[in-house]
Amino acid sequence: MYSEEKKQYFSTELLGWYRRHRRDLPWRRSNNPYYIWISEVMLQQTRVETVIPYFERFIERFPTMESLANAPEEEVLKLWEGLGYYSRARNLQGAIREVQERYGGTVPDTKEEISSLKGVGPYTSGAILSIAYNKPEPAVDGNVMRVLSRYFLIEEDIMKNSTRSSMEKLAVELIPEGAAGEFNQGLMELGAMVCTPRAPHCLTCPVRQHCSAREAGLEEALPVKKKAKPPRPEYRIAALIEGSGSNSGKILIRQRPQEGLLARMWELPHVEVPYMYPAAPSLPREVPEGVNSLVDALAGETIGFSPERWFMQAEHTFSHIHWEMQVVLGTLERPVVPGSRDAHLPSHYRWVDAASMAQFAFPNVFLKIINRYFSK
DNA sequence: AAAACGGGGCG
DNA sequence: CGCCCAGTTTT
Repeated sequence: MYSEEKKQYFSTELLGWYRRHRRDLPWRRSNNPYYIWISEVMLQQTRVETVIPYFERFIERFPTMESLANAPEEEVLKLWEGLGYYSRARNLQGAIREVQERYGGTVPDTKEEISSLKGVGPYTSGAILSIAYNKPEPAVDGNVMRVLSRYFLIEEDIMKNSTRSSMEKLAVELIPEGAAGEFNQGLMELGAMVCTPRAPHCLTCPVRQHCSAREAGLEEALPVKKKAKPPRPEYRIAALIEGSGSNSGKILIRQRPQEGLLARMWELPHVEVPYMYPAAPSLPREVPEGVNSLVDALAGETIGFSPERWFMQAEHTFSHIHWEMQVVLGTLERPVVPGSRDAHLPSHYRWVDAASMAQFAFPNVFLKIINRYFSK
């Protein structure tokens, strides 16, 4: 397919460049498969700079696979709070538990075994095998596909599985003897630092002399990637319910369902509405029209919500959904009498203050709202 | 093959 | 504000 000379040049130059320019990252200080694994999962769809503090906190709290396996899931989620894609955290812990039980506490070193673990796909398995065990397996992520598509002028849509598959085949052929881990990291490092999505730094690129996209002036046009569909809008109204009596200074939160979006995380009680009600910018702030559906929904959970005033508007974009949310401040209709506290509260509800928030993992959108409330 | 699944940084 | 990111699982 491609000439041996073109491939040989690429491998040699890239490996040399990586050895000179590699960043000193926390997970590059050992080849501990467990640490490599954590870093690779955190790095899925997430930038290095974002991951660093999370990684440090995570291995400090869970230095061994045993410590992670034995931890309560809520604590793992709390340490993951803000990183997103929370199924990564749940899958990681589940997979570590399986390693404890099925593999005697040793991360397996074969493609088949490691790929069978939850949350470990083609990229992560290759990354762990090459970086931790120096096995000549491909680790093809977005960076690698960008680099290869440019250097070899590959114009296939990188969103297609067939494209990733053919790039894995190519990537294996490029791995220098005995240097799989360094080479794969070098490939990703080049994509992150030099062969960037926009305005690539071709002048400092170690392989620019034989880069086909550069020769053709197509480096900015590659890789070819089909556009994703825009996120669909969703409109929601949330309740910021202030406690009274023994719950004075606290607000009411609830846990999300076991499955689906943001599974088992905590949130403000809220409801989806068919369209966005006006924020009522007049003074004083009026309660958004249609807040009745929120009151009705909460009544269905035995929560008597008495709305008082508009609090704020919040927006949040997921990869596939755009939330527009109005937050309404209010109280419980029937103040809870001391002694029978929480008697009518469903089990997935809790009263929290600023301090006890730390025990619950929230998606960022709710964290922002609640933090603003408590800092007022 | 397409959709679900978070969040942040950058030009 | 659009684009992109060290992807995997489910449908």
